[in-house]
Amino acid sequence: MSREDRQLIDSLARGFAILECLSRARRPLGNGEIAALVDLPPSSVSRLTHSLTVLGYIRRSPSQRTYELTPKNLMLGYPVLAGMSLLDRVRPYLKSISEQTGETVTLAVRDGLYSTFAEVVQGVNLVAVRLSTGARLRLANSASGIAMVSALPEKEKHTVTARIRAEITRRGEDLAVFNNSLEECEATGVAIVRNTWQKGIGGVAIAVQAQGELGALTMPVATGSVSAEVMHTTLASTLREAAETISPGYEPQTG
Amino acid sequence: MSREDRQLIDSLARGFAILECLSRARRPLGNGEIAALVDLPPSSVSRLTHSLTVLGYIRRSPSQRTYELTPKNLMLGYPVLAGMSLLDRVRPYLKSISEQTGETVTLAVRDGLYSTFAEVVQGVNLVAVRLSTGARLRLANSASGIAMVSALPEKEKHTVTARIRAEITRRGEDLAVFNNSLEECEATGVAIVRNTWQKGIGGVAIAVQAQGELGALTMPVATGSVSAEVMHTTLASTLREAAETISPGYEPQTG
DNA sequence: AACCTATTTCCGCAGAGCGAAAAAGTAAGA
DNA sequence: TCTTACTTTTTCGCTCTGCGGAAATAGGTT
Repeated sequence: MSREDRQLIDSLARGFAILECLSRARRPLGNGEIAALVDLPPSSVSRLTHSLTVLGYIRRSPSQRTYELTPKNLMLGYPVLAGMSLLDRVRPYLKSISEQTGETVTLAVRDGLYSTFAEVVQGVNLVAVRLSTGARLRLANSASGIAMVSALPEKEKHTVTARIRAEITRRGEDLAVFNNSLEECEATGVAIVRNTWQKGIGGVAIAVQAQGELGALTMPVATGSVSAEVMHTTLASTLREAAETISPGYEPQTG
Repeated sequence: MSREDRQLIDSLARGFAILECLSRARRPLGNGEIAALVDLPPSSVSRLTHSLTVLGYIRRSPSQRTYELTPKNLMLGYPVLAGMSLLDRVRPYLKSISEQTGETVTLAVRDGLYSTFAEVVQGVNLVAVRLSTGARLRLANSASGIAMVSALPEKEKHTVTARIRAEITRRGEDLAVFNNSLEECEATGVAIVRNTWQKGIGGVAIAVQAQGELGALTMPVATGSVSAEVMHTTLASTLREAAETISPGYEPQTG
């Protein structure tokens, strides 16, 4: 966080740094671990975790002396979900596609340079990807991200792709992956990535829009059992059909 | 918030007061509205909303000069949902009960003196209650709350009911409603309330447990079209059957 | 252009929050 | 049981962060 912004309240940022640290962790964390991960002194972390506990956003297991997020955190997401008309429109399709394919099917929405999953219908296939509402990926390397970027109005697309490319460059990653995926999506209407954000996982996604809201109908798949060919053919077709009904007249092919 | 706690970081609490204010609002709010609702000076609110915007948790519509929560808020709920074994176990039942009844079916979990909805399968009935993940009700007057309270271990139940009764008393509400509902739930295993937290809405709920996690399988219903008798008979039976499978050998009747 | 309202920025100031150090808590090993 | 090592919490001196009133700016209406 930049110290140039005199109006940014530092202690608020610190509190959120801790919440975000816990949201990325695979298990509850102790104060010392949090302190190391967010690079703050242990006494400061102790006070911050105490405050977050009093406020109800984290709870502590006294026996383990570790902290984890509470269900209260779901509360802040409620109005986001409740107010999302697109979600109501897309929900039946999430269900039917998942039943038809056995795969996990999701609606993702854009959130700055991230793609956040708003609703997830868990697939019943043995190797269907396990995912939950609130999971978040970078636009840069996720199928949902690329699908949404390709569907932005030209002006905004230009701005957003520039920011994405700057981020990729800053991280020392390969620009060609993003560029190729975006190009292919613009040609076919469907974004497909494999093993970009996690080994063994890929995604097929198509942009959908309703009432001014843009999202991506997405199927995350296990690349070990779902071939690139199936992604490009069967799954892509399934998504195209659904998108055609969800956003009639909306032409996702802008390439 | 109590000023006796010297270790509570005030500006953190202020930030969350604003987020919670926005989570309760039915529409985006301007700075002045927020300032009035959280009882802070407008200049303080301006700086807080600016900070929350930079951190990504709210966004501003420049034309309306109003703020609303972003999808990033879903991120903090992700590990709560992803780590919930009970949810995986209950999910198929949410689906099948909703298909069978046409009603909205949910899994609620306890969160202090609140019941928070972790997953919601939206019903297709014309008057099925609309609800989303993250919705939150008081234990005191919700079916899910009462079901969970009745299933707590004796010692904890005693503590929690005392806190609930103190809250009810402090708010000047009628203790008899809570007492009667809890008593009935302990006798029948199913908690039923009508029009307690919102006119026109009621709930039927039963406690479920798996791997040490306690929750409530819940059906919120429109009281204008679903009679008390149907709640007590058909819906209650449906929930009992499901609970018997979800938590085999777990005896919710402790009365 | 004038007026009104809402919001943001500025800035003096004091106390809120910082972090190092001390104190307390906890677990493991002898 | 005692000792040691490690983790966490609390204390407290200090400074600079965040506060809020006032001034400036922004935006809409007449």
